[in-house]
Amino acid sequence: MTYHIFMDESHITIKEIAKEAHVGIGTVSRALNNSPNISDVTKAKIQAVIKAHNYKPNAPAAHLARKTISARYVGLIVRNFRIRFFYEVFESIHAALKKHHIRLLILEYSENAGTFFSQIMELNLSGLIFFTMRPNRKDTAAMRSRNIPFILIDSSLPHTYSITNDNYYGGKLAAEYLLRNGSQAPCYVHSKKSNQLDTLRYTGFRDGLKTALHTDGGTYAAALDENAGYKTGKKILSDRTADGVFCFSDEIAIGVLKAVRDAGSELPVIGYDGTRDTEGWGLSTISQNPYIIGKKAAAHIAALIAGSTPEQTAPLVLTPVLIDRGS
Amino acid sequence: MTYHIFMDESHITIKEIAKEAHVGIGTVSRALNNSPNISDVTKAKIQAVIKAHNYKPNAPAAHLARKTISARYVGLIVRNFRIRFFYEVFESIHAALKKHHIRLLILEYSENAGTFFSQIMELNLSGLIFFTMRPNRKDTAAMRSRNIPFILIDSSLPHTYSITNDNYYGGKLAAEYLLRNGSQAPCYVHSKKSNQLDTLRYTGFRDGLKTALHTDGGTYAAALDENAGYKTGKKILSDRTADGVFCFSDEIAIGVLKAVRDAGSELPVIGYDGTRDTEGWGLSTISQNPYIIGKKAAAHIAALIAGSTPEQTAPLVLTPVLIDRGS
DNA sequence: TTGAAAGCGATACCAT
DNA sequence: ATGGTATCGCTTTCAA
Repeated sequence: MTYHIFMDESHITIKEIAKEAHVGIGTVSRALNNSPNISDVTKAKIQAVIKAHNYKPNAPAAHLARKTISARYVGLIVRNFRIRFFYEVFESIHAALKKHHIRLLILEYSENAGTFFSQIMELNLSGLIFFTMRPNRKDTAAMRSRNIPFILIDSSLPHTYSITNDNYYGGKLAAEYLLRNGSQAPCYVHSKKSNQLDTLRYTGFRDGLKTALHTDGGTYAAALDENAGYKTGKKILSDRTADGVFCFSDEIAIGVLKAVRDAGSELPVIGYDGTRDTEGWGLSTISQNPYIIGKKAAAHIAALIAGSTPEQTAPLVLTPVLIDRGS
Repeated sequence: MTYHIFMDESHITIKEIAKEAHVGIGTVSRALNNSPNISDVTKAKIQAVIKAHNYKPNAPAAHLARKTISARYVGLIVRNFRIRFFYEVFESIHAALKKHHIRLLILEYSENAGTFFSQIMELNLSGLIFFTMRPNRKDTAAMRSRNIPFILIDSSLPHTYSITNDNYYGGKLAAEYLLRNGSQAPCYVHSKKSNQLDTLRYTGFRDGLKTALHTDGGTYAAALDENAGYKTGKKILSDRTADGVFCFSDEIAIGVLKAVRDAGSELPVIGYDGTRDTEGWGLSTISQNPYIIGKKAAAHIAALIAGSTPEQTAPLVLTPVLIDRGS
């Protein structure tokens, strides 16, 4: 379902305004742009007509005529705004892009309304960064054919620069952490929507346990928020089969930890991402470094926009680290 | 310092591409848009030329010719991305605007490079929401003359709809909280950059203390982040003049609380905003409701964009509430 | 399948 | 200070 808004629905142009105000179109343009070369009375007259018709100038037409742009924009695309780590990466990319005089804006990806790309084309972006997701075939084709550069964070696609972290290794770190804390049968809480990251983390986790594992703590699945984590935590506690919990994300882990503490339990819990608020909760986590991600992403997209070939074109894989807070 | 990028620097158009590829401009357009009415060979030929010249189609020109837009965008503007509460309001507005089929994007305000508005005009936004700041005179004039609606959150301007919370009352609540917890000489930590919100909170705080206050706990000032809060907390502890702390924001308060806990002190601390991560820290705070803010902001801007007159045009003042976590 | 020509709605220049 | 005109770069229609 696309919401195409046709311009001709009550579509007034500068011409109509000029006629109605009994002036030339050049004069209307001057009123629009607060030009000094216009008398206050004519300006007021024109503005009245503008208000009356709720006229809005057509920005694309203005830009075409102006032939100069005053800023470059890169869009950072995410599928779900509730992922906290996203904001930390966002801040980091934003700061790094600033040095290149490129501005960043964030957008949510939505496939339902036609192609995403056709929607954002209107924004006239110079480049795109996809976070934790990849564009579909159509959007990829559209970007390629229009020569709009894009890169990926935490996902991958052939012939596309990407920055990921070693999720398999991160899963292993989590396993080691729980084992060190005495778990004999740790469980894993999947992301409800399965994805490649989740699979890798889980595989690493399983492999990390393999040598030492006695019993299977099982798996659960939760949506990517605290409430879902809390409910899952309650379930884990009542099931009594697991003696340690590794969660796909910090949001889930915080929810689980809350449930654990509410029950007065000491069940070890560890999350993934290393968002800021894990500190307050005293939650151990497998941490990614948003600063490095942002720096690398900014440098790469800036190079692509400039038309130069970046030195490194192979995907970049960063190594996550354990933050042990004793949770 | 404006970074005007003139289009004519290595400015290739569809015409050049057409000539070089020995085809008509219509055919190039078909290649750009993945049209079915083009043979694979000519498409490939054209794409080669496009790659060779790093040609990028001019989006404004395309839109002008297309005469149809597929999505409306509203920009949410903030001066400083490090304010955590901003993200919660953002999520809330985003969700509410979705119902109106309006998409939200976030942007940082920067006055340094000419007028902000001239920069974002290229994005062709249907409306703007300013968070915790107000546009300057020039930008205001530009938006008004181009008939682009805008509203404010947590600031105010004549003839402009705004949503604020009762900062004076919030300050009073904080005073009462500290007094209830035995403070006799509480201090206030200002925002380093003074602003209207800060003044109101402080005034309410002072008035709340007035009847009961014995000694003046003094005031401090900190930048809007945890580190600054931490340093300020250390200073408060070493000064030993205050026996309770009210902070302008949760970020500062979290920093202060960390310092207090690191020192093994029991000094009462309270923040402002009610960001999610205050829960993890067990920090008491004066809480605003991002859900309500988002709902109201979305409804109002949507009405303005639609050209209808919203029912309520007077500024909306919400009442903050105390969240007591015993900090 | 392809080429040529007619707009799209502003801006800016040149007269007046 | 104001009006008219050429023009911006693309999409789209109409012929071929």
